[in-house]
Amino acid sequence: MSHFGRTGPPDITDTYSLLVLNITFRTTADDLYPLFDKYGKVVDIFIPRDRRTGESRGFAFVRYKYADEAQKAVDRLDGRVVDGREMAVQFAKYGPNAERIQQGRIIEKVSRIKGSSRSRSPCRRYRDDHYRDREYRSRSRSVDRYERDRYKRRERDYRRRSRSHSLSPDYDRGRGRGRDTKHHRRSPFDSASPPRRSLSPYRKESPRRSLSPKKRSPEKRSHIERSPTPRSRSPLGRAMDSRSPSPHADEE
DNA sequence: GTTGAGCGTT
Repeated sequence: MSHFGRTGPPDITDTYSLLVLNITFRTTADDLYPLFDKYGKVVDIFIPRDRRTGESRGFAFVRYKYADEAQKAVDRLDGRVVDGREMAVQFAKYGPNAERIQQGRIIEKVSRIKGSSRSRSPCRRYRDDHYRDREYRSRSRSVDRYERDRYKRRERDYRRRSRSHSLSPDYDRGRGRGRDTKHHRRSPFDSASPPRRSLSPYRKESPRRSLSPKKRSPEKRSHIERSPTPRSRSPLGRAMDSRSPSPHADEE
């Protein structure tokens, strides 16, 4: 996605990946490109996003073609304030497939040997949450907070997704926004250029019209609500629809 | 609209 219009990793054979942390959730590859490109040949910029919500996770990967340029970028851009936050630039420790890399360069190809790719926990980000209760209970406080925070985020995402059956409206909306980058691109990385800041009046309005429920004055509303049907106030009282469980509510 | 430790995609 965050490539030159292509999908998937382009060529990580002789590239040096930098891990950019502490960037804002609105920062895109287009924002980072001009900064990193000044210090060397940037091959690719990838910002991991949430698969459910599509939002940025707050960090990015910048691939350089040469190590010296990557090192220079780390030295110059580490601590640089972008969008109000200090981003931390450092060499990546792991590759796309959890391979061990040195100075951003992959020195160990993904070995299919079982036991070899032990490294960190497998799929710890996608593990289910049913068995985590007893797990995090035995954790220390610091870790507990750490785990809880992570779960809080995931819970939020999962909850929104669990509401829908198959097609979530928000998911469709997120994708629709990303596909809007067909008019023009300002950088080789046309990844996701959402008009976050320069929001022109061309913004699409939501299906829900600006219908304020409190638009009507209390008097009018009372009047309308009181006589939706002329026969509602029949002297018998029983003639009313069975929607009024409490007859005294009419007196108010 | 929010959040803030961390290591990545067709």
